[in-house]
Amino acid sequence: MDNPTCSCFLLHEDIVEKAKKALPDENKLMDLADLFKVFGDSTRIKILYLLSVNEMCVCDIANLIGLSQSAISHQLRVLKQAKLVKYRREGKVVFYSLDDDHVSSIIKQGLEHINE
Amino acid sequence: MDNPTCSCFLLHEDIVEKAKKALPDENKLMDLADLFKVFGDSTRIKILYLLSVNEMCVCDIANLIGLSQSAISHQLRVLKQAKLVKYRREGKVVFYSLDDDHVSSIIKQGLEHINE
DNA sequence: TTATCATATGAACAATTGTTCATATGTAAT
DNA sequence: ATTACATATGAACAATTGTTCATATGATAA
Repeated sequence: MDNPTCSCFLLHEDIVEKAKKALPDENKLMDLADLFKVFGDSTRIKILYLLSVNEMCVCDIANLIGLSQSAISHQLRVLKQAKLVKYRREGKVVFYSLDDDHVSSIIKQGLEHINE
Repeated sequence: MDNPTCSCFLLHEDIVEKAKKALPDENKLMDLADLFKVFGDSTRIKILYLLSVNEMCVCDIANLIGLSQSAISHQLRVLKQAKLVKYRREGKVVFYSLDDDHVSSIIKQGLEHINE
């Protein structure tokens, strides 16, 4: 009840205590938000969706999505850092694919929400 | 193979065709990205997590998270627009709660990815 | 009515982000 | 070696976003 950070006062201490205990620690919540941030861009969602169909090279992805090779490469970097995609090199061509089974199921859950 | 949008050429037409057919239309992908964008902020994730434990008033949320009432109110607006939370009024106090079963499962999937 | 409390909203500002452009790196073929 | 092609990277810029501050709205009690 002391030091309310907002202009109002703590009203329901029991509920607040219970919720405070259930809340994961700051770092984990940050990581979680960062993960969803990666899904929260239409270019990256498109890339992930495409890769859920087939592994694919940078060039094909760029042509399918209609953005520059550079833009796609930058985004693949983000996806790689989030451990959502992996890649393999074959000569000059680099093939990307999903690195994780969760990717598809997260997208699927999201679509279910969209479709009411 | 015509009109490559990037500097390189379409290499794998069969795969590209297959993926193009599987890809949902532009608007749906936009909505999907917008949905995840809402999850992609630590303040909003915290709010959603708290509400998965209990319905809660704006004031309690603000105090638990340690941000101003205004900041929380702005974010609740975003969550409301995304149909992720609903509210009920009781006198001067407004209680928010999750509007959708998917919210918890999306968060759960995300956490599973985080935990490797 | 007036005062008070909980919440909502608008403007403003700093910080973050996604793209393009130019260029670098890496690989293979000539 | 040199050329060509696929991909990666850095700088720059416009656009978006999250917070604060100030203020408005809505509800209850005095």
